[in-house]
Amino acid sequence: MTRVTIRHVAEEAGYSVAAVSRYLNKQISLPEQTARRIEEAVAKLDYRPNALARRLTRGKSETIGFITSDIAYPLFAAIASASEAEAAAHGYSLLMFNSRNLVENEISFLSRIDDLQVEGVLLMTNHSDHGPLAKKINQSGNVVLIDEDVPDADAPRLFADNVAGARIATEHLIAAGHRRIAIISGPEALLSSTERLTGFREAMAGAGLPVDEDLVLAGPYEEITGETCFGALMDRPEPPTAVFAFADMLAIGAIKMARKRGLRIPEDVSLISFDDIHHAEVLDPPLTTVRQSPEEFGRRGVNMLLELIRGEKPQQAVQRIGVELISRKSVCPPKATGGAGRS
Amino acid sequence: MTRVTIRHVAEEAGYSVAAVSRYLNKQISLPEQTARRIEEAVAKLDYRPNALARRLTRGKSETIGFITSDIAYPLFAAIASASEAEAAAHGYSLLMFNSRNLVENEISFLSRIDDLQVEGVLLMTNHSDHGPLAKKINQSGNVVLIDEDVPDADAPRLFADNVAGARIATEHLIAAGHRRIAIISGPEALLSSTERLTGFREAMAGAGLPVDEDLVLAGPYEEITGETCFGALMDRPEPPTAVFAFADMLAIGAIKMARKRGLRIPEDVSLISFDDIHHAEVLDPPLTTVRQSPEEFGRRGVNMLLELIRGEKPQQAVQRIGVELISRKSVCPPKATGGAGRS
DNA sequence: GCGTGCCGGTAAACCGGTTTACAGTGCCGT
DNA sequence: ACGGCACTGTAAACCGGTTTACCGGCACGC
Repeated sequence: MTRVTIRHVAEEAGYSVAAVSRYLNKQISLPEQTARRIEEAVAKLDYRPNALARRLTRGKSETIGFITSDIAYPLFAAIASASEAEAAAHGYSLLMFNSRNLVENEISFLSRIDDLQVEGVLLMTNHSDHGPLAKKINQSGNVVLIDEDVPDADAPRLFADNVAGARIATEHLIAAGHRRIAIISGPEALLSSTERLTGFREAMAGAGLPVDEDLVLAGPYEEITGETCFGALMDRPEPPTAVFAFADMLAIGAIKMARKRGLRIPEDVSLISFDDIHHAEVLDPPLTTVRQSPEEFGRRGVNMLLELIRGEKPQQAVQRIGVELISRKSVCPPKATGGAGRS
Repeated sequence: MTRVTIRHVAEEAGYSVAAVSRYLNKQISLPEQTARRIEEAVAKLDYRPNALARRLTRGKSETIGFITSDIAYPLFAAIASASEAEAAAHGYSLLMFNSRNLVENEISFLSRIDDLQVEGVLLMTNHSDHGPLAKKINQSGNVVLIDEDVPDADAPRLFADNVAGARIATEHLIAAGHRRIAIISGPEALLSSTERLTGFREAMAGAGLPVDEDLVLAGPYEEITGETCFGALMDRPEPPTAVFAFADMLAIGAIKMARKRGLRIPEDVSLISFDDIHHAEVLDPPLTTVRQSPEEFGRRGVNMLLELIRGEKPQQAVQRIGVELISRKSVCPPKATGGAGRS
């Protein structure tokens, strides 16, 4: 049983290949009888055009790529899901790729734009770049940067409103009465880290509060970073009364460490973070966190990419996604200690 | 700037297109000088073969499809991640698709096997089928069923060892002293549900315990099912002392409802479930659950599919993945109540 | 009666590779 | 000197579509 091609259909219907092709692609309208005979032939033979051949001639693959360090990471999985839905709505497929956070991998996947496997890619990198990635992006085109920046790349960007998010989180802590607030940040060179840090500093400055640089720690966006940093923070001679983790993943690490040490959250230390991954609500304690909508990331991201692919209006360089504080149970006023009375 | 094709390379090197193609594909060995000139031309022009064209002639897309109801679901995201890794190791890409648990969507995606977009697909359905899906699978070929069955489909299968898993979970509860054990199951027609139910019944029978049919509830694998079923269970005149949810997602729903009602887990009711999604450990309480390894699902699943694609040895019809009880904090002995003393 | 334009349809080139069939050259043995 | 073979290499068909250029015929306007 061999594949049925458009030539079989043409023969069956008694018309030329070109007629069938053009009719099927609605590039021409034919008299009723002709149309019917073609339709019948298609139905009879169960003809299904070969997508590969069509793409070759059209030069389009109707597929977009999606790069994350690991799609199993909840926030990324959620964005992937939303992206797939939006892409499908536009007739596009999503080709997914885990970079394991390695530039080489990201670069090699980007080459699939060159050889037409994908028409463009949604790139969520998670490390800093010193040139090669930006260079690759610039020569390949059709990339939109999501969630995290790669400097010098000439591409539209879609980021969360990190500074506003960090500001409201910090203000929330301050309103609860905290003065010694610690930070567990992601990698220092990352946009999310630096922006959230400035949001934090702005809020602190706005309240006339000093920031103790000893209390701002950083590391990769992994659970283990949360664990070790939280441990280190609590070992300080004068530990913080609240910690602001820059990702739920980090907060989860912190929770684990708190548990190991018998520290209660929020009674002993308050904890707030960023992302609002799906299960933040059922953690112990339910996490107070800044939500950045994965649905919006996916939806707007693929639309930006599709516009870029179609060569439409030059994209606004960077777009922002709104953030929202989700207040749950991991923050409460600090315990009254020696330092609490100071005005 | 137009694409550089193999003809440009041939011209630049001063050889024919065929020579270049065959050399590049290692189908022929050429004298050193010729080889070098071809290499140089490739390098100079930065030639990159058009994947679409290659696939068209070869009839292979080096891509496999991955269907789940929603990739944002933690277990599925983990399996997707593992599958992508294994596929990439074999030079394959992963095309992902969310079916939103609709047969029509699954069927339409399976058509991509027919038109050569993908060489095969990993299918994780999550509903029962009454024929059409099985029919489509049979006519398309190259499908492997993962995690959940579709009856009458002629395809290799990879499932967790559901009955063993349910048995050890139940035995764990029994060992802790529980006699009234409730079930929150997935959809009744699903393999995972029926198999886990028989594992449960086996364990109960083995311990000489009766099962109260009033205590076995079922619904879709969604949080809300966990919530409502847990609520209903607790409204029984004689509520269970432990509940066994057939998925972590269901357990999470149960936890939410318990919280709403001021019920403590495990002090008031013990809870055990199935999956061991990534954050089961940091839930409140840390969930005791039966682990089915997503890595193994992904790894073995794509290998089975690849063998099927290559037409290798007829696959063993169904393979099983080992399960393991992960004991955490959601199970403890039942409170001493009126019923507790009965032998 | 003749040019014009539209309608219905076709032949053939094309997309960018792979592969088959074959051709020229040089070296070998005899 | 000649047949045969191995070695390099090429022309052309092919994969399965899309698209361009064009053609015959008929209706229409004048």
